[in-house]
Amino acid sequence: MATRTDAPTRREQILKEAARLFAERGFHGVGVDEIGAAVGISGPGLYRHFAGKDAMLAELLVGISGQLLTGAKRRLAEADGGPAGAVLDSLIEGHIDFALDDRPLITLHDRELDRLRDSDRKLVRQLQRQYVELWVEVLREVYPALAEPAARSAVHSVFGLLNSTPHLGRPGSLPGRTATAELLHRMARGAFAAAGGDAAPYG
Amino acid sequence: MATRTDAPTRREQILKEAARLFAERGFHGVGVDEIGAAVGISGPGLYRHFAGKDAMLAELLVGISGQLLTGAKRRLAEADGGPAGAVLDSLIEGHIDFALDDRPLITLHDRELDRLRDSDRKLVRQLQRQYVELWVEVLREVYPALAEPAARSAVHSVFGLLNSTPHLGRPGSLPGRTATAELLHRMARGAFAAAGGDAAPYG
DNA sequence: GAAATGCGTTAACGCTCATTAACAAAGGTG
DNA sequence: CACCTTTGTTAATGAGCGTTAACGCATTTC
Repeated sequence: MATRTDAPTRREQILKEAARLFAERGFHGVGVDEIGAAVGISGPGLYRHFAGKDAMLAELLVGISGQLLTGAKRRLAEADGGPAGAVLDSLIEGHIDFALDDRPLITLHDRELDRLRDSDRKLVRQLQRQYVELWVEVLREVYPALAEPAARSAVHSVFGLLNSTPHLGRPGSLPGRTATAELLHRMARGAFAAAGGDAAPYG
Repeated sequence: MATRTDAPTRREQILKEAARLFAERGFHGVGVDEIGAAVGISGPGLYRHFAGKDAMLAELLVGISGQLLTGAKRRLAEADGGPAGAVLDSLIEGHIDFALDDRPLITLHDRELDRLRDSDRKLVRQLQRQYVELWVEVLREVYPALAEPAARSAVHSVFGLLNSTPHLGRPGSLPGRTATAELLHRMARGAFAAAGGDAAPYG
């Protein structure tokens, strides 16, 4: 992977701050002046970099969905041929990394989708659907007894579990990133196993 | 339980429709005229029943949190003395019922909290905290090896899992309410078991 | 060195939208 | 019947906010 050492461009600064603010107070709850102030320029100055407020949200949401899907495809290709369980583990790991590193984006992802123009929304939904289907296929390889509708529900539910990171308190009240990632991973596996039919008795 | 047979009061109609609309398009995305139209009156007519738009949201959110907490306390009292696993099952069942029956409220619950006046927000957060702590205590009874921070994270994550119902598609694409409830219940148990230290191997 | 371009600024416009004012009709109550 | 309360209505108000206009100033480019 190529690590960038150059300074972030102004566009990137804006997107990052906009994501944070949108996640904190919602798309409608944030004014362009605020976004501008967060990067040290005035509200209307943003229009040199984006067509409008909507455009920022669109770029963020399309970017998120695309990034998730691309990462998943890569992991699938890398681990192909290996045991299906390992592929599922890899998918889980990737999603957790994203959820822990980009909490604001995770929040936006299922909160502000409706605010998009039709075409953008369709694109995002399509990317999301592909991402889900990819998980469903891997999951059903691991648990062949699982019917497709149940598998899809299970995948959505595990996304809910993994995307709970924004509710986990600020990073500091957490037992450390590694421990949190491991806990989430174990829980996701446990949830899938239970959905797949394995007994999960108490005690 | 007393089942009401009388017609819903106008206040209740308004709250129900407001909840649905807020969940669909967000607090700021819905106008008072729309809420009014949904119950057959005009926008300003709402002010005969509520002090303002904010008041509707506040009453909804406080109501949700209170309802969840009250229900959990009742279940705890009913099942007290029995095995801790059964109490946990009862809590899960209650939360699932709520998540499946009142999807819009579940959505609002963690989406629009910041829009509240300080006092209301504090109240809601306090109710939420009590609800979480109640789960944490029961969970640690079932899995004594689980440290408190991990238990709290696990509870939040399972809430994420159970609250994923709004993403599960309209009731119709689902394999039926009962089956969905059972699936969610099994997954929640499996996730807790995995968090608690039980092995959850693949295959 | 002049012109174009990139990146800001502040002021003004226009629209949306919550809220309030002013008024009306129905129904109970003395 | 007269009166008050309840529950509406439509019109007006006023604030907030996204967007555009008009302008300034480095920096690059020919």
